[in-house]
Amino acid sequence: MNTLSIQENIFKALSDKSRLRIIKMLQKKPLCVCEIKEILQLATSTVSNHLSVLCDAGLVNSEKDGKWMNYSINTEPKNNMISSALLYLQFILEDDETILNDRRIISNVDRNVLCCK
Amino acid sequence: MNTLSIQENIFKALSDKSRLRIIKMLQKKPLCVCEIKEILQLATSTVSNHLSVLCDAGLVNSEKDGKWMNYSINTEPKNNMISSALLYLQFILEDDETILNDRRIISNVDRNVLCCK
DNA sequence: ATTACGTTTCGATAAAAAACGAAATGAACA
DNA sequence: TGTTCATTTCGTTTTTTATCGAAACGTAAT
Repeated sequence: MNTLSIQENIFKALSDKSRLRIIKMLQKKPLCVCEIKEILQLATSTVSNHLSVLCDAGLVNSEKDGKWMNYSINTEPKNNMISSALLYLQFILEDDETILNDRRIISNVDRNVLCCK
Repeated sequence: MNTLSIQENIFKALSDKSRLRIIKMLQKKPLCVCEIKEILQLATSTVSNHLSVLCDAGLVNSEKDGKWMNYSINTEPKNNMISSALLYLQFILEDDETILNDRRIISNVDRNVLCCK
């Protein structure tokens, strides 16, 4: 795996609207699959796949939390390409309407209410 | 066209190995289709398509030059997302072996020799 | 004018990615 | 121990993307 492939992988992970929205949400707080599913309005399995793409690229981490799985921005990137991508991602799309709206929702929502059904 | 779509488009343009190589070559000097074709070892039409993806994303410009078309890094980006992406691209992959090799070849090659056949 | 040649467009094919529902997994809890 | 429930995996379908060769285009040179 050369650096070109790693970098390609990072950009591939970021080349999807849903995954960009996920990243920008995770910058605010860790989230579980069902919270993200509610906001993106996608099937659970689709969200799970998006998250595994982001994890594979090294941008996101997962951690068990009770019956949930918490996904969060990777705070200990394995290499420089990932850290600089994550830094870059902090500055983009901060004023985007979709991103602002997603963040508005996640800050006003309780996991226990949103997920159980 | 909202900012999220524009940003998605930029990342999509960068999510392909060949297009990353093209960008990193153009950072050294403007190139025509047939020069790039020789280095990437792809069909002319494929290279032309890659270049139009990069142009559509606003990362690259084209300009007629005699019988050739010169492609170059866009020096007057329409918006902030494009400029910051281009700035970011200046710092990544500088030590990648493939990129270094591509650049070695393009600096030692004459268009008139390479393209005519 | 006619030819030559770099580039683009078109049509087709193959490969990759996104999406879904259903089934499997696995940990928490009753 | 058995049930619940969030998540993952699997199989399938649809959409998108990468690739090519051939044909069309347009400009330079002959």
